[in-house]
Amino acid sequence: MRYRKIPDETVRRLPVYLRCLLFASEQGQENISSRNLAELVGVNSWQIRKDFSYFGDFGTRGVGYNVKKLAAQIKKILKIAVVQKAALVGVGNIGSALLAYSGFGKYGLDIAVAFDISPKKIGRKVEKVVIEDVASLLKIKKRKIKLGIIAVPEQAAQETADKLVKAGIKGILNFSPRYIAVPKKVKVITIDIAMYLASLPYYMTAI
Amino acid sequence: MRYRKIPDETVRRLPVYLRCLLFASEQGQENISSRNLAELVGVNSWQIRKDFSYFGDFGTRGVGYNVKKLAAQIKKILKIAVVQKAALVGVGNIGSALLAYSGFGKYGLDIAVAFDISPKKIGRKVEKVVIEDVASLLKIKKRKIKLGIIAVPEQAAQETADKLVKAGIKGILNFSPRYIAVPKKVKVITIDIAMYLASLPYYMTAI
DNA sequence: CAGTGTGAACAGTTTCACAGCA
DNA sequence: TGCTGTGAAACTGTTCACACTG
Repeated sequence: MRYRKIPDETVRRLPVYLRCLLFASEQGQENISSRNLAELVGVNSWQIRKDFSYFGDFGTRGVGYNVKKLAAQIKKILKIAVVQKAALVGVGNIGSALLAYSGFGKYGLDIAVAFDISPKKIGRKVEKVVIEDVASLLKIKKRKIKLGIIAVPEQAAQETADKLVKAGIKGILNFSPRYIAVPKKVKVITIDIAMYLASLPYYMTAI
Repeated sequence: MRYRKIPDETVRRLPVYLRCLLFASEQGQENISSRNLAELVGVNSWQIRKDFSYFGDFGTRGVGYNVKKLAAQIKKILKIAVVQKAALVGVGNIGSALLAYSGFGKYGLDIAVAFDISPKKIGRKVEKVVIEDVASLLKIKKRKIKLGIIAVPEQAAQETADKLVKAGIKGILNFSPRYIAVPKKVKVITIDIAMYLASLPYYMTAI
């Protein structure tokens, strides 16, 4: 197949594969078959082989995939082989939880700066990061930070997005329950937590 | 078209539509056109008309949709017209943030009970909910709670899922970065926060 | 011979264009 | 005239079966 456009769905699954590969690696596994990985991930083995086929020949027939090589390859594709720094805006409940969350490291992600508007919070240290005044957000331009996380109240979401774009951010993870408009070259992923919970009842069997 | 199977993607979008309709309603809007709603949501107008067409005739040609009626209809379809109670397991950083999060109410969702394993936390009151011992999880069966939220460390995720299933839960929102295996009749949605952030760099333009 | 890589068939989703109704 | 509702076309993603290889 070698070199077609990579489906979005495949890209979405790559971090999941990566997570499971790192897990397998921790367990001391050196090689892993598509079927083996499939169990860990919760998809079919052919889905996995198809997904990997978009990038070239990763595996060895009869053996499987080399866990470490594959993990490194996926990191490279996702552009997280070198640590990506992120700026957090809004250190409320969700923001604080994100700062305390230890799961970013293994994906090569690091929340390097945090901003808030409340004078009460500015200057405080939360998990190795000192909260700064949101008025000084533009300084991230100098630090070449390309990832932004929005965890402010929804009324302030669009305004915060505008500021982040002005500061040179290229990707935004939005935790506010609002659609935010940005220039085409900026990628936004919105996680509306309540929304996910809201779609569950539909799928729940009656009995 | 009237009565085919509703696409999963449409179901996924319904809570987003609902959110925007409630917003429009707050603003005092009585009717809304598909184009109008499309702007609020961030999709195309024909997508919206198509989605609604799966359920019957909601709109009035030349006028648009009645905001309140449509919102009520969507709630009914999603089975959140009557308040759905949820049980939270794990009151750490993420769990606490969820308890404090005010966004559930408008979707007819309510975190009615919370459990933790730490004796330090048991008995404490967080946002109107008293944290209970996870050993007594089974009591939710009597209270007919059908929704579970997993916010425990990943090593305990599967075990927690098993307990929730045993307690009669029908839908699980999983915040741990692990695939969890459950009987087919139970629906699981996994939100691995770091994962979403990890897929952003791939889409970020180089310049 | 176990396990990858992939064309082809299939399934699901989005886009389009326009008929039809208030 | 303005906006909905929808079949048909285009597109995207998944499943399958199997040729091929270490």
